[in-house]
Amino acid sequence: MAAIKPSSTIQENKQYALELCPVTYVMEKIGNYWKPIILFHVAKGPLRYSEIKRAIPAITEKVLIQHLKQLEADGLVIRESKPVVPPHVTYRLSASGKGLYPVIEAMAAWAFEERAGRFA
Amino acid sequence: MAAIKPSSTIQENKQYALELCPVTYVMEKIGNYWKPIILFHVAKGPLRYSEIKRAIPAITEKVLIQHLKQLEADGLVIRESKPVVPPHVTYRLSASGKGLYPVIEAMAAWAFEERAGRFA
DNA sequence: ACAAGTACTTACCCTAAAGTATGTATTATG
DNA sequence: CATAATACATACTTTAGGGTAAGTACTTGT
Repeated sequence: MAAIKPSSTIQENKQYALELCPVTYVMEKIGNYWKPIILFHVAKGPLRYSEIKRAIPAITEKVLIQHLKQLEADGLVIRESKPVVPPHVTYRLSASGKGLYPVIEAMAAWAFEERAGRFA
Repeated sequence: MAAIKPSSTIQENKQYALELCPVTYVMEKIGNYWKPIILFHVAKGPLRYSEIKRAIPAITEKVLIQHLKQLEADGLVIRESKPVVPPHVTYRLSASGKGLYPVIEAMAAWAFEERAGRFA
């Protein structure tokens, strides 16, 4: 665990925002390049770790597992493992994570509109 | 402009994702801690630079202007300046930026639900 | 004459996040 | 006995983004 530098303005923002700005609250949990992408795929149903990896070829295993752990810690995804060999682990959205459906869907919808040049 | 390191997997992802994953497409444009926060405020109507700054006390001026320029370059916000002294510059959402309303609103909605413990 | 206000710019430093590479446990299978 | 498969872990390096501090131009107010 890296020590937190208290003078960082992004740290200040955490305090401010949790009170006043709803979007900042969200960014604290999924304000990262990979997290929404991961959530988008995990939303498709319980997926095994390896399936998620295959769905996002460009992500490295370190970064993937790191974010999965974080998302789990933040209560957005649920990890389930069967005690078999080779290991069998699945990830799915929690109730809270499912609450992000509208966000993810709105993103996907915007991407299609944008690519179709419908805003131009 | 910093040179791009082509071996970065996040760079690879840009190619892959623009074709296949709509969420990645979105992350290319607003996949950053501050951008959605800025958009959330700019959505409230044409705002002066200083008003945006005041709305997000924790952000530094460098980072704010940097992202505003980027958002403008990506066609999400529109900058308008009146040639007066002191300068008068306003920022507002473009059609494309307004297309992100649902995303921003869904985020805000989720934040309230989450804080209210409605997913717990 | 000096500070204040606006919307920036620029140079430099630092850190958090990402990337690279390799290793681990367990069992089945050839 | 070595290899494959799964789901990670860990040490180390690199980079992009963020933070700090100072400066610019032009005018109004004191």
